[in-house]
Amino acid sequence: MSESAEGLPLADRLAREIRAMLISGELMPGERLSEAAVSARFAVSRNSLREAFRLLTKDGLLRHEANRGVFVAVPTMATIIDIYRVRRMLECAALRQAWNGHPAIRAMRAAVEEADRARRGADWPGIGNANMAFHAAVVDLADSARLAEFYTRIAAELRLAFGLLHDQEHLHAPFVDMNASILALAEAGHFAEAADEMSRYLDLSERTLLKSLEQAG
Amino acid sequence: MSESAEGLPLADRLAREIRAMLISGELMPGERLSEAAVSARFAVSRNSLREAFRLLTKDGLLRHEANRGVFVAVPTMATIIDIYRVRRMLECAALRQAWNGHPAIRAMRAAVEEADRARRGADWPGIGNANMAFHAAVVDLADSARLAEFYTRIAAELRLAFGLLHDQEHLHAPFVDMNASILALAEAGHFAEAADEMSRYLDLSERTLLKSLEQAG
DNA sequence: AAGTCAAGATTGTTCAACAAAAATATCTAT
DNA sequence: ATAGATATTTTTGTTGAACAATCTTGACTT
Repeated sequence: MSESAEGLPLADRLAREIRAMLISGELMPGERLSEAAVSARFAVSRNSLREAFRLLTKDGLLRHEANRGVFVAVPTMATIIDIYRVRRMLECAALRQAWNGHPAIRAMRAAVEEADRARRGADWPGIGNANMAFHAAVVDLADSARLAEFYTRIAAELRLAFGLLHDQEHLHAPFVDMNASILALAEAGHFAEAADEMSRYLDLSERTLLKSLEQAG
Repeated sequence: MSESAEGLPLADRLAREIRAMLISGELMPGERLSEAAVSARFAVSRNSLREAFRLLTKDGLLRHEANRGVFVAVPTMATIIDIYRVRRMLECAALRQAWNGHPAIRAMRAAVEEADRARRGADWPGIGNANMAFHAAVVDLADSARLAEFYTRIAAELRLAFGLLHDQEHLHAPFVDMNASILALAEAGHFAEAADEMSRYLDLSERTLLKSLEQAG
């Protein structure tokens, strides 16, 4: 399904693979990525790898220290707070100016159903993915390619923060129902109320995450 | 004043220089950037230049075609519309949730005064710069590093679009007064009204730009 | 004028090299 | 033994050259 990597420049493919490893927790925050080691791991040249590193650094997923190398970024409380500030602005505004029958609403519904399925199957990563898909779909309501791309960058950074947590299993599950209620409001055309509900969702989610992070830190 | 380029990686410095050339119109939309020519021009290796190209491509300022090279991005009507959609969301929301005495308001005032000075001196590029500074300051009201960085990327893309225009001299001048009135409302603590005024500003600015682009196209 | 095919030029990627900086190990002197 | 100074090793930063793959150009044919 995700064989869409052919023809792209090597640096892009590399960045994609490393990004997946960062999001999945295979690479831990703070970890150092040696050019020699990683380029050997992927069987590519150091030069190509450096191009990929630049991309990921620009995404905020890696951190570049001069003459010392690149490290997996370490999200802090400030990071989380900033990300949620962005989410509040983007997601609430997107909902508030949405219109009836927008294609993104179908995507929202699909994500909610997928999350429900995953929850019934106790598939925690599946819930996380579906949750992310739901909120990306919300941003798509704004009909802006640049906004959507920006949001995926932010979402990746957020998922990196999840890597800091010990048991993130039950972190998404309680929110499936809130997503469903946001969806219901949107489908009924009550976009202002949907935005308000989203605001509550984000407050709650942020607080939960910050608390988990504090305990894990 | 802008000697802040020491110590940074070469690719970053290169990207910054090329970005400046793109914004200043020294490089025109559609133009092809040959790796050999540009790397010779800056006296750097092709490898380093390619890193810089990747950065700028990610910023939307360059366009990468496989096996064909990189070109200066060509903004279209769709680009403008998307950028203004982003601006409306960011700038209006930032104003609406601003608070009295926010440091960014001082920056807004400084930009307005600078624009006024530039207009009196018939310094058109100066007006453009001050105008950009004003709107960046508005976004700073949101207190989000990620949002601010995103906005500078969008602003750079917008300035690239100005490059398509023949006489952009009088494009910013009429808006100096609107900025001043937005500032006045913000300083008086009337943030909702300021946001509404900003919305009108953006509508007008977008329409003006689209029309100019149509005539120049 | 349209199509074919052989140069010619450009990108994509790798490798090897070396200077500069940082990390690590070694050696004092107290 | 410990703190500090020095030498050694490892890494990053950057370059130049090389070569395959691909695109462009231009000559040649029909």
